[in-house]
Amino acid sequence: MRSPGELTTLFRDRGLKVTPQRQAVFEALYGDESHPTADVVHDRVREHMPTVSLRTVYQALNDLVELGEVQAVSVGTGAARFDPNVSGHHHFVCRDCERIDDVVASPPRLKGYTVDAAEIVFRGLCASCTAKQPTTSI
Amino acid sequence: MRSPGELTTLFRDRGLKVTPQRQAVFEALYGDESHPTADVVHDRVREHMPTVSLRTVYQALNDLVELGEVQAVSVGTGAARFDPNVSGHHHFVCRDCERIDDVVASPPRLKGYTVDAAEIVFRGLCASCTAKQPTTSI
DNA sequence: TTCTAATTTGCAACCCTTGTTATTTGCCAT
DNA sequence: ATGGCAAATAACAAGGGTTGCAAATTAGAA
Ligand SMILES: [Mn+2]
Ligand SMILES: [Mn+2]
Ligand SMILES: [Zn+2]
Ligand SMILES: [Zn+2]
Repeated sequence: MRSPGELTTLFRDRGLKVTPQRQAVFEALYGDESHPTADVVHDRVREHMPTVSLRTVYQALNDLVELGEVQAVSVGTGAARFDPNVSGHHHFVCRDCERIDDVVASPPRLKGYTVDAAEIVFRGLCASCTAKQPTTSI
Repeated sequence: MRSPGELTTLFRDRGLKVTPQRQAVFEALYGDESHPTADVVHDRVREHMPTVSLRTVYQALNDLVELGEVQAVSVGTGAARFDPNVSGHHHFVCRDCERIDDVVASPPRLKGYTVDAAEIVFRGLCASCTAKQPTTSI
């Protein structure tokens, strides 16, 4: 995710307005590595701006996801986690405290961790949806 | 997941009763590779047993998950998908129709598919939770 | 058969997220 | 600087998925 300053330009270029609420979400998420939920972002924003609604935080987060500046990480059944790091990396999900840590190395030993399982989730178009797609893929 | 017959024994051994409703869930899921939601299982069960409640289906599915006979696959934000295949395998999630296919080969080319991304999700205990665990892990 | 603990149902409640709409506001053009 | 308009906000309700609860039923051991 770009810096709050760069996001200001990006949003205006797309016809999106740069409100104080959105800027607060930018600040709350920029450089964050904790994969917070929308609710956590909301709490964080409200520390300096007590009247912001959770709905508005969701809106701002969804905008950032649509622009590709943030990724929504969905693991398990709880709330979605938001990640300003959109470069290719993986995640370790703690079954006890639900902490999510970034994992750069692809497969093996994670020092200090207890790894129960590693799931690889592929995303894209299945064979039948690929076949009926207008733009052809290999 | 074991056969419905074997599950009968397993359930009784654990002090769980084998009801017609549970047996219907066993039958509905046995050998299934479509990763159905609880709702889909419910519909399937009701074809032969119209009075079964969704609550009971959830109960049966949760029991099976707790016994390790079924895994709940959580990808994206929708409903959980249930998988009677608990051997180590991965999944392909279609971004269009949300179909989930099994993937046996770990990394590469999936013929006919359009692969946008491959996420590896590690699950277990993070470093701090591992450290405070009674039973030590490496 | 009898007894008891487990299960089923139907319902309400929960959590997370989005729809709706009246009001406010950013921001472009004047 | 001001006006006007499209976009955003806030508050609220509602939606989907899942679980909690309690009364009635039932499996299965004795
Ligand atoms: Mn991350
Ligand atoms: Mn599977
Ligand atoms: Zn942990
Ligand atoms: Zn598809």
